[in-house]
Parts: sequence; C-alpha cells; structure tokens
Amino acid sequence: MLYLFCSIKFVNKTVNKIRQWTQNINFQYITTMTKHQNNKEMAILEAARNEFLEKGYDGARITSIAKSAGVTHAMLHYYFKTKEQLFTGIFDDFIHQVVGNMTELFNDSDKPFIQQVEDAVSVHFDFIKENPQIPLFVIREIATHPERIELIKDSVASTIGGFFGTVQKGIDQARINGEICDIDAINLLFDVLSLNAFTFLARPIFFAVFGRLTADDSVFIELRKQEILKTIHKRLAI
Amino acid sequence: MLYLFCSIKFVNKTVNKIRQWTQNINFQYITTMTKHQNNKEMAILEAARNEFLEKGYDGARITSIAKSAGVTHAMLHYYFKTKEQLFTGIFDDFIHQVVGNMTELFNDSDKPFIQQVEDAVSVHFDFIKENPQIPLFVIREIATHPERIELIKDSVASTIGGFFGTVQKGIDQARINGEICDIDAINLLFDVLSLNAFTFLARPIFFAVFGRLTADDSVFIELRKQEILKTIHKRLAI
DNA sequence: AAAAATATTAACAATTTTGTTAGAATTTTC
DNA sequence: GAAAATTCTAACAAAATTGTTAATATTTTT
Repeated sequence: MLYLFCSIKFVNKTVNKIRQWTQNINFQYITTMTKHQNNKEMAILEAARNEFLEKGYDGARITSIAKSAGVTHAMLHYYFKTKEQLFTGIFDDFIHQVVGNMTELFNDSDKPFIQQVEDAVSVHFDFIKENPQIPLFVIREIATHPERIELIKDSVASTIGGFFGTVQKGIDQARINGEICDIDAINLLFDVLSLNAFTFLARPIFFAVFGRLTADDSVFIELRKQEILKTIHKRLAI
Repeated sequence: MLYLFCSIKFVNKTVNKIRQWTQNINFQYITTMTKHQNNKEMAILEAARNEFLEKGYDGARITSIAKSAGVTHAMLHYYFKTKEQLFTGIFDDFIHQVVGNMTELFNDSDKPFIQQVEDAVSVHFDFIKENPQIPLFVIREIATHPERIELIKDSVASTIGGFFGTVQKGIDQARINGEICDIDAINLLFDVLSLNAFTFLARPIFFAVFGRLTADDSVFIELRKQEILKTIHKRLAI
C-alpha cells in the first residue's frame, strides 16, 4: 500500500544508524516500513489520508489530522516535518495505486479482445467505486499545484507507456482478426477513464439535483456501469 | 453574465433609498447591476472569479484577490462583506452559466435526432473548451462543501428536469422512427457530459505524462472531440 | 455651496495555522 | 542497570488570514 514513502522519523532512525543523512535522501531505496510497526504514526497516516482525500491540500488542517489521529499536532510534526511532506508521501501513494491498478487491467488471456476490454472496464469501474474520492483528489491536486506531477512524471510515464503499448498490440491483433473496428489505444483508454471516473466525480451533484427521481445511490451506479459497458462495446463493434 | 448577484454596496445603496433593509433580502428581485458602473467592484469580481477558478475556495486568498484587482483588502470587505459572500455570488453565476448552456443545447429542428445530438455534443464540447476550468471548479466546490448545492437545488432541478424531458421526447420519437437504438435521456446526457468534461479535467495530467508524445495540445483536443462524436454516434446507432 | 451619501485608506485586531523547542517520559541498547 | 536513543508533551512563536473601525476624501443630491 505505501509506495515510495516513509516518515521523517523512520528516515532519522535509519540515518542515525547508517550516518548518511542528506536533505534529499532518496526514499525509494530505503527499506519500506513495516505496517503496524508504530501505532501513532499509522494513525496519523490514516487520518491524513482521509483529511487530504476529503478536503484537499488547501482545505486540510494539520490540527484536524492530529485530532482525528488522537495525537497532538507537535507529534505530527515530529513524525512528518511539514504538511507538504506528509502530503507528498500520501499523494505519491495514491498516484502509484491508480497507475498500478490501470496497468494490471489487462491480463493475458485467450478471450476475444472485446471481452478483455469489457472485463477491464468492469474491474476499473469497481476500483473507482471502492475508492470514489481518488479521481477528484488527483485531478484537483495536479490542477492546483501542477509542479507536483514533476516528481513522479518519469516513473509513471514509462509504466503507463508500456501499458498503452500492450493495449495497442491487442487492438492491432483484434483488427487483423476482424473482431473490432478502428480505434487507437489512447482514445479507447481515455473513453473508459472518462466514463468510469466521471460517474463518481459527478455523483454528488447528480444526487443533489436528481436524488428524488432515483430510488437508490447504488442502483444508479449499477445502471451507469451497464451503460458504460454497452457504450464501450458498441464503440468497438464493427 | 451576472445572475442572481449584486454586491453588498449595491444592496446598501438600494436599501438606503427604499428603506426596506432586511438581512435576507432577495437579491433576485433587485434590479441587476449595470456593468462597468463601478470599475473597482468589477475589478474585484473579475479577480475573484479567476482566483476561485484557479485555486478553489480554500486555496483562494482575499489579499491575493485584492492585489490582482488593484485595491486594498479593506476595500474588498467594503463591497463584499465576507469571503463566503463574494464566493457565493460567483459560484451561483457559474452554476447558472453551466445549466444555461446545457438547456440551450437542443433547438427544435427538422434534422434527424442523431444529428441533433451530435450538434449538441459539439456545442457542449466547445463550451467547455472555452471554459476549461469550470467543470473542476463546480465538482470541487460541491464535493468539499456539499451544503452549497442546497442554495440552488430547486431552481436548477426544475430547469434541468424540463430539459431532460425534452431530450427524452426526442429519443422516444426517434425510436418510433427507427432512427436510433434504445437508451434513456439521463444515461445519454451523462455519457456526453462525462466524455466532454473529463477531456479537460484530465488534460493537465495527460500532458504531464504524454506531452512528449503528442505534437500539440490543440491537436489532441480536436482528436478527442472527433472520438467523442464517433463514440456517441455509435452508441445511438442501431 | 451645504448636506448627505458613498468611496477609500491605514491602522488595528482576533483567530487560525503551521511550525519550534526545551525538557520529561519511555523504550532500547549495551 | 546505566547510557543512549526515541517518543511525547506543553508551552511558545511567527506568519498568514480574515475581518473591523475610525477618520478622511470624494461624489452626489438638494
């Protein structure tokens, strides 16, 4: 769960031992932290995750996070030097979770390509359904602080790049087999991402306006999923 | 442009004359403000609009707005009592702009329904292209402050409700004519909104990751538009 | 031109928010 | 069990942020 991320406390500890402190130590190459090794630190991370997801960086409050975690805010500054640093770790974590989920969507199988795509759409939809705040979180933070994406650009680009290549190969082969019509990988994936993510981006507004018309939140979400599967299916069909 | 909105100064002025001050005076029924009537007030509104669009309510700063507008922040509090009040006016304005644009998408014509839809998709896409920050702005503010939608819920719901009815009638008739396949208005409009809005929601991320692959921002945007038109067309085709 | 209304400024103030520090308490290491 | 490292607390502090106020300048009305 926690990629590229460990606390200042952990770095300090490590550094005390190995005596190699630098300000910009590369977190990636330090052994990842054992979970539940430290209750308070984990409580802070959990609280910070929720606070940042819900309110974004600008709306989040260090004191509010500390209160949720059941610690003083001085404690929070002890484990994580600044708000920015606490945020960066959590942000990187989400980015890798999103990218990781995407790149695992296609698993080699003998199924027809159109079926593989539908499976991927379904898995992706369910992932966002389980993590409905992530799309807005990522979009909002990149939009308000564009410089943040620089930190992860290269690592993400290569991962995603390979993934797009895989999908494009699948498309090319399916085209040769006469299974699908013409489309390129980027547009197909952008369509899927748009339809799936926007369902949950717009949900609060939709239910504020149309709540009285629809029986139930989950009923509408399931209807959207079926509609998206149909839309993508028809987009690929010859 | 400015719906349901006038400044405290203007209300004060009006109230001084008509001697009918109440705290919750209904702005809607006060004569709308003449543009350019007051340079400083307009400069504040313009600056606030940009600041809120760019940074959201939580990230926006009264002093920053005042500086952009070339006035002291005391001046800003003179025209608009609080940050919240300044924001509310601008927010309402955006909501009505978005809803207004949507409800004007379908104009009665003799064209085949599928062509009417494609025209609407194109107009809607271009609207967001001209106002690319609005979708994130609205989604973000509703997500972080859900109570705000209550202020406009009823007025918006009825407007949108009527619009959905119009679209549904068009669908029903086109179905009878054998022009399109089965779909309901809400899903169709949600599809269009998803594909169009997400293009611009994801653009900063997309270009951070894939910028090097694509020649130009505007080229990609145009490609997306064509892809969306194709996707909606195939979704409706029998 | 006098009076009234409106616009503007500068200084002040309350609160929030992030961050620090010195020292005490606890745990770990030797 | 002594020394060292660490965890933790309470109080402090600096800066940012929103908002107020009293006095002054300007414009509008009569």
